[in-house]
Amino acid sequence: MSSSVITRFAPSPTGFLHIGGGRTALFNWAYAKNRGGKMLLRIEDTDRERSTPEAVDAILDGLTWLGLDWDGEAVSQYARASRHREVAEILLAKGHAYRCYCSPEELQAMREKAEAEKRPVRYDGTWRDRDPATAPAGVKPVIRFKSPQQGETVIEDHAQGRVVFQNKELDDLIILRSDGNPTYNLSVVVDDHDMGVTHIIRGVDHLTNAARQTQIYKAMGWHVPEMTHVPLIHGPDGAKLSKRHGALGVEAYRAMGYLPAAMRNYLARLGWSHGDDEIFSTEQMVDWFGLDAIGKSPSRFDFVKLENLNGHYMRGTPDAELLAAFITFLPHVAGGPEMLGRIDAGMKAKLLRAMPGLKERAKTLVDLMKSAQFLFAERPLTLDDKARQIMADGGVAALTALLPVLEATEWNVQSVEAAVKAHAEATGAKLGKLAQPLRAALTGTSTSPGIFDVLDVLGRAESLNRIADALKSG
RNA sequence: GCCCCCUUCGUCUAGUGGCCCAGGACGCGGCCCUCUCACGGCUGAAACAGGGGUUCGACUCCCCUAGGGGGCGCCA
Repeated sequence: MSSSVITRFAPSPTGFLHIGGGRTALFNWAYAKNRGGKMLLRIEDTDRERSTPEAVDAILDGLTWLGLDWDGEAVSQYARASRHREVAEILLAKGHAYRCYCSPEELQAMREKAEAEKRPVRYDGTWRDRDPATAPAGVKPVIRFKSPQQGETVIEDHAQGRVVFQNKELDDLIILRSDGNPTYNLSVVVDDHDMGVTHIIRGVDHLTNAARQTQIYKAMGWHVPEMTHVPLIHGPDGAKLSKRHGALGVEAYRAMGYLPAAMRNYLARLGWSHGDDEIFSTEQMVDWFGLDAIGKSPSRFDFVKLENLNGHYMRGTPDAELLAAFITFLPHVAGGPEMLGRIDAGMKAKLLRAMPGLKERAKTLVDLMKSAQFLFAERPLTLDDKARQIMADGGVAALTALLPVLEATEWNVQSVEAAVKAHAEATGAKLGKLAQPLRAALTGTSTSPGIFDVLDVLGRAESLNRIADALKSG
């Protein structure tokens, strides 16, 4: 079992789970499942200033909504700080690290000077070889990693291929802050090692870190995990996704009415592919998923395609299941709680009955909410502009003639349909001349599921009354 | 500025030297179905960033240019 795969998703709790993070989690999850391994969850909360418990909750909630689970408890990186310090001390003892007494101001000046002189911005190694005895009094030092100055560090990356960094390009990074707290690159290495992580899958923005981390692994004599750096997801316009530009938390996608299964399918196709397959179940994804089919170029997020995919999933979801999803969705959308409050057993039955016609026309749960509106409407209905136009353009006359026919008809889909069609034939009118006015009167709009289904779901009394209402006000 | 990476239809992508005058999907146009809107079916337009090589033969390999992205914190 020691050879089994262990991946991890390691978000920092400084905000919601954004779409790129969601995909990274999905890839880690899918790979672990594919290999019969485990996916661990580690919260990278060593930045005490910016980490919040609310963000941790939001991330967990986002993952759960996406349908991604993890093995064991979520690990707090901050809780492991003493172990990180211990490793920093070991590195120090082994001569792979040293104390640096430069102040933040000096470092800032160093950076600015380098920038002004158009030189690479790096730590100059001032304290690398200086005698600690010359240390200024009263200054709390940081510990820096003594990075190799010659040779190269190679990453054999499953997505990026072989990436070579010249060691001279990598400066001596701080691994322990002057307040004794570890920094990211140290913590990650220690945790991934201690947690037995075999495969690291994360965004390419970590590629340079991968080189630095590799050096730390080697200095400790530890085995370096397999690496996969996934290209980033950009906004629809190709610009980088950022908090003020299009980056949404996964809960925003929930509020937009997307189904988790559709989300997973869509995200899987961003940067990963399996031949020409576009629509596949999560089981198939797990079955097919592999690191070497991950591409190298960034992709754009395309809402139109997501919407189309979501429509597929909506139509493919059994009515009762979709109704359940709809009900759990309502609390998350504007106007949803109000609608939810009006869903009793009777309304549930109506929704279920109307679902085949409703879901056929909806791309999102928000669409479903809108198109189901007519079931909730109370008499007398307010007609929208198009509906009113239909009534004005002969609708009133058509319904006036049709009403007695309906009143005399047995109420079920078949007989109502037969009656309306017979009436159309008898009067020489096209079915549309009757269906549209009916739709206007019954739903207050010009679009809806098949009109005979509407008649059926609404029931005889309600249907007849709505028609009478429309005739009165028309 | 320095380092690393990327570049196939508008978008997501297939393609690993000949199967490709480049395939699929979304979107877009047309037609059909039709009580509206959708769905569905058929059909059409639409791409190998540019330039050099290598090779009998390049979307596929190499180099250069251009464009794009990522990184360069006592953030993660």
